[in-house]
Amino acid sequence: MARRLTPRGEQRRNELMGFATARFAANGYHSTSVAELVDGLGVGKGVFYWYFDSKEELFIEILRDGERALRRAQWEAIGDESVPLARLELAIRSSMDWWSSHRDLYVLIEFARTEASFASSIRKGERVALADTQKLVQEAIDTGAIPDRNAVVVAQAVLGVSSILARTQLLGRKRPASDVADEVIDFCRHGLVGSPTDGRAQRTA
Amino acid sequence: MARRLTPRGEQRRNELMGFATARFAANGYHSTSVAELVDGLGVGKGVFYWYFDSKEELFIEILRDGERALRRAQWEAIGDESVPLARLELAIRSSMDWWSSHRDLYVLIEFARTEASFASSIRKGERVALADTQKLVQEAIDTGAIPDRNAVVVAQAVLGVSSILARTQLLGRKRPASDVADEVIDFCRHGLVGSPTDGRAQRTA
Amino acid sequence: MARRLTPRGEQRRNELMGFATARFAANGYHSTSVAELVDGLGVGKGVFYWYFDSKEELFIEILRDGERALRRAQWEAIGDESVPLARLELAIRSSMDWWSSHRDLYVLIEFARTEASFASSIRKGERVALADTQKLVQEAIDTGAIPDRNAVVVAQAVLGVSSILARTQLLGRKRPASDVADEVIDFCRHGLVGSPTDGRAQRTA
Amino acid sequence: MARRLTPRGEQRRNELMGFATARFAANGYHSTSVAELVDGLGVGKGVFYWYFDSKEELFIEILRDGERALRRAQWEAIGDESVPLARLELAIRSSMDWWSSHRDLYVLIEFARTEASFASSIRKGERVALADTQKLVQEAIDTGAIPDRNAVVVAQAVLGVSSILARTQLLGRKRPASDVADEVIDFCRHGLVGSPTDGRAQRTA
DNA sequence: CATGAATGAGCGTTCATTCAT
DNA sequence: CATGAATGAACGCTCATTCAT
Repeated sequence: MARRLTPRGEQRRNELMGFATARFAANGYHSTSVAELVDGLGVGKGVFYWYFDSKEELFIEILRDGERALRRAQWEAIGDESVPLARLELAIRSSMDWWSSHRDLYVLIEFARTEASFASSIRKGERVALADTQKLVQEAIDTGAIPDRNAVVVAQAVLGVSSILARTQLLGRKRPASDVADEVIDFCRHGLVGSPTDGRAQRTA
Repeated sequence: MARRLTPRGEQRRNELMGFATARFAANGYHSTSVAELVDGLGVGKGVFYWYFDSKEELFIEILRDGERALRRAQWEAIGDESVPLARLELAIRSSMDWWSSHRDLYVLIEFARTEASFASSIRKGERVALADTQKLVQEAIDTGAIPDRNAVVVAQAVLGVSSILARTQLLGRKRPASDVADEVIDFCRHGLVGSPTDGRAQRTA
Repeated sequence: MARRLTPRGEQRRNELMGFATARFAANGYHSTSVAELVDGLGVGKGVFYWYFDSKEELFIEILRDGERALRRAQWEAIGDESVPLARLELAIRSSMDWWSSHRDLYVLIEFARTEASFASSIRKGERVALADTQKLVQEAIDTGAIPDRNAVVVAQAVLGVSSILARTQLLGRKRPASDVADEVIDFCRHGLVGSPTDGRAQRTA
Repeated sequence: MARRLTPRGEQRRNELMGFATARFAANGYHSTSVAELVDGLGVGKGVFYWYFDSKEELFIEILRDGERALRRAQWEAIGDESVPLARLELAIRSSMDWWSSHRDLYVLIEFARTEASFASSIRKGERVALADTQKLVQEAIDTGAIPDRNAVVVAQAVLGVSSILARTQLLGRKRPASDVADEVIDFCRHGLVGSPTDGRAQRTA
């Protein structure tokens, strides 16, 4: 699309994206019709197609916006921290924070992964997230903070733990982001058999 | 439904479920029409509605069958092994094996989780899987094999690592199930900072 | 589409084509909605798409059926007549007869020529008609019945005269096919300045 | 509409008509949206509706302008030639010239004839063209240059030959207007069996 | 004069489900 | 048991036209 928009147009577009995000997350992408979106905002159908080429394009835009925002949040959280493991930890904490205030996006991404039309969009985002995590892991390996491993696989494992605890504990049980982050970090650090000496106190080490 | 079926009917039903599993996994549930299913098998539409009340019911049956089969495979794999950590490891290995030969099911479950109509079906299966894993973890805690933790959270973390490496390494990269299982177990045992002494050789310890 | 149809299905399909031909001719292709067609026959919308892939496909089928039928009528009319000019004349007469009882088709073909989506369908029919006519002209040239000319151009001119008089006299003024055929043949034989000798061709003078 | 326009307004209107003519001819009237027209000229929608009441009105204006221009070209070509048959020939030649440099209009007129909303506009133009041709034919009959015939029918036949050769040879094969005009005139003079005496008319033999 | 956001009726098409045969 | 024709609500989308700015 890439239409040049007036400020008012920009606002309308954001309104549409926000409302759609909520409806898609609550009702599902397929079960949410364009009619439902425009009716919900009290505008005509044409409005939708003035701002988006299709329902699919809207969804992809939502995804892209979300992925960008999460990544930005992570970079800002890491800031100028220089200790590799601490950087990884900050990244994990910031994503938990971000997901806890963007629950809808989590749902949408999970869905998008199951739909061929969104696969390419999703794969791209996943590659970026993996590359970011892998880099943090590799730094830790290079400085000897963690034993030498396959950084890709380890990065994926970290993302897996984050992802499932975000889903079950954060979104499902609505527990505080920082508590869940503690658990993710604890498990990622020591696994099952490792012996955390004092758990929490160690967490920013 | 729960219709009493002749042996031939039973076979027809299985044919339908098998074909549907493949089509749903390849094309998506929504994009696969009932017409496509019956045409693909060269039968009339009536056949479908003789064996299933609806497309939705068919999908739920597929899910239930799959979950049952996976669970059975795990119990058989654990057998009469009595060391808690070894039991957990056998469970992980057997699920990797199972997913590697039931890739379609993995795809279907990921999708089902995103669809309100299948949520209850999925939640039930997940609760069972979690309870099973949690029990294995708790046994390990009770025998002192692993430090005392929140067994639920830890069990979820284990499932998360399994799940994501199954998706990326097993389904995505089509690597051997046993290699991926090694990686899952390694990460789950020691996390990032733990020091595996020789990895592979340890794996049945 | 090419669905295998039961006799009843065949009948339905014909009903749809017949009704659509009439509506398209009367109201225009674009102004006639699929809804209008199925409502007019008192059936559900699905019926239409059971028999045709799209509105466009239906139209193309109508065209093809018509072209085939006209061509068959011409071949039957020519029969075993062996004098070249007489063969050409029989072809002209039979097309006039055919158009006079298939006025709708004439309208549809004129429209189809103006629409990119039907162009290929139409061009094919026109090539066939031109080739047929050209062959008849060439035979007449070969036997010396008419002077040597560019058979293609002459064939096109004959078709042009036929076409315009069919449109204006036959369809517009609803004059008898045989009268219009006389005029076409008269003009094609002698042009403007030639002096028709036989009574038949002169009768509208 | 009939708005009084400033010179700049007049230019804008012509720009719109010219662009629309090209787009309609290339893409079809129905497939060319008002949005496409104004976007193509880089102006807003308001501009369009300032100069034209509707898309339909624009099209009718294009038609009328074209018909007027063709007629003017013919009258100028005939000039003060006094021999009836020569006048007819000049008219034919000039229309071929005109169509060869206004191919878009030809396409538009063919389309307009198939659309009820433009029928009246087209019929009027055709009546004028027929009347003009008929008058030329009648003059030739009156002076004995051609045998007595039904001038209307003969005029239509002449228009038919002109029309189809314009379409197939001029627009389709892009041959020179004068060559095609020769063929039209040749066929109209002598028909199929007549024997053309002069060299010019024979040149495509 | 000009912009471009907004309207909304209407379109072609899909598809889970039903049911006469 | 099985067929396949039929249903019809619902969908994504288009576009000529209007009008506040």
